[in-house]
Amino acid sequence: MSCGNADLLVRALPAARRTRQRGAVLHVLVDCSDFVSAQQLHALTTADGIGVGLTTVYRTLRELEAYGRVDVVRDDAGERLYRLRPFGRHRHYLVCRSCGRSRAVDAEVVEAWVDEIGESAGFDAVEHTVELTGICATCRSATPPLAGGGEQ
Amino acid sequence: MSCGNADLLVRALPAARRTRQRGAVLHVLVDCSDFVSAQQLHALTTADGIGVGLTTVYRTLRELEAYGRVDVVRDDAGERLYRLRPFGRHRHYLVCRSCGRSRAVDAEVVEAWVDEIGESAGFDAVEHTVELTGICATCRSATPPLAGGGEQ
DNA sequence: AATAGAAATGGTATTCATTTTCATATATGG
DNA sequence: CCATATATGAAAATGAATACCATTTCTATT
Ligand SMILES: [Mn+2]
Ligand SMILES: [Mn+2]
Ligand SMILES: [Zn+2]
Ligand SMILES: [Zn+2]
Repeated sequence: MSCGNADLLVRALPAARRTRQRGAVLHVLVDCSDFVSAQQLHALTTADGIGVGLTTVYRTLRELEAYGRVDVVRDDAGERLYRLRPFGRHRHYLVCRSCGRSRAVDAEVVEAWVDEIGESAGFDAVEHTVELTGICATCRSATPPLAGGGEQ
Repeated sequence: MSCGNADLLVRALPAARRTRQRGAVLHVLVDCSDFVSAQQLHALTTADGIGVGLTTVYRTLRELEAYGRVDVVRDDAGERLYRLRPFGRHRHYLVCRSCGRSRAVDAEVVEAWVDEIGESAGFDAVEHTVELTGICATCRSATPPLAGGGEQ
């Protein structure tokens, strides 16, 4: 799906060169509607026949992150998951802990709150992480309730 | 500082037994005004002469987390940092990326936002992570500006 | 097209937080 | 004191992320 899309992204990176590998990572990333890990991307490019070294996958992701082209979250195990950032501005997501599907949420309220907090505390260069997880309606109706719990 | 405080916490945990080790971890934790890692806690108990196994440190922290007695953030490297939760209800923090000092911030706005998002999306058991980092006033005036950047 | 130099690649080794295992120690109720 | 469920911790395993560095590949220039 969408070949020109990945090309645009390659161009958006500061890297001096357009390589087959970087293109492959971006191409796979464009096709992923949800968050994926570096390891998954590595496996996906391999499955596509376009082998890309794990090192390069990490490098490309780090670069994408540094230039604000992806949103990043961490799963329960702490693994980083990446997703292309739709329109320049970053987004926040509500992710289902059961099936992994995510949806972007409107976080204007939070963005404003962050600005105000930073300002009133006299902090510079304030960055923020906001992650929401839950159980989506589909998964709830498909899964028997489990005991325990603890989060307040 | 404050001996009874740690005792109270030991009692608050569901564990069946009060052990020297768990007490030691809690005791050190009470003395930490800022976020600390499991590794640091391990080193601190060792320095205190009360050697506690790394495994036990991790176990105790996991338990504290499960029962909502600590707030958890991740540093840039992804390492988990723990801090005792002041009054039952969890808090969010603004952490200085330079000196590590943190201050709790008022996040009622965000809590309300989270509830609303979860509800309107039809998600159950919504959990959230909100982390703010920046450069505090003290560090700013003490540090020469660095080039680059990227976060938008 | 050939060339040179800079940048990118990727296999391998390494790091390091966290988890698992399991044999041993200990807390606690009776 | 005893029995035993529970807790401990040394050692090994795990696994994501990074460092190293010899080799390959762009790309501007001649
Ligand atoms: Mn935001
Ligand atoms: Mn909150
Ligand atoms: Zn789901
Ligand atoms: Zn500071």
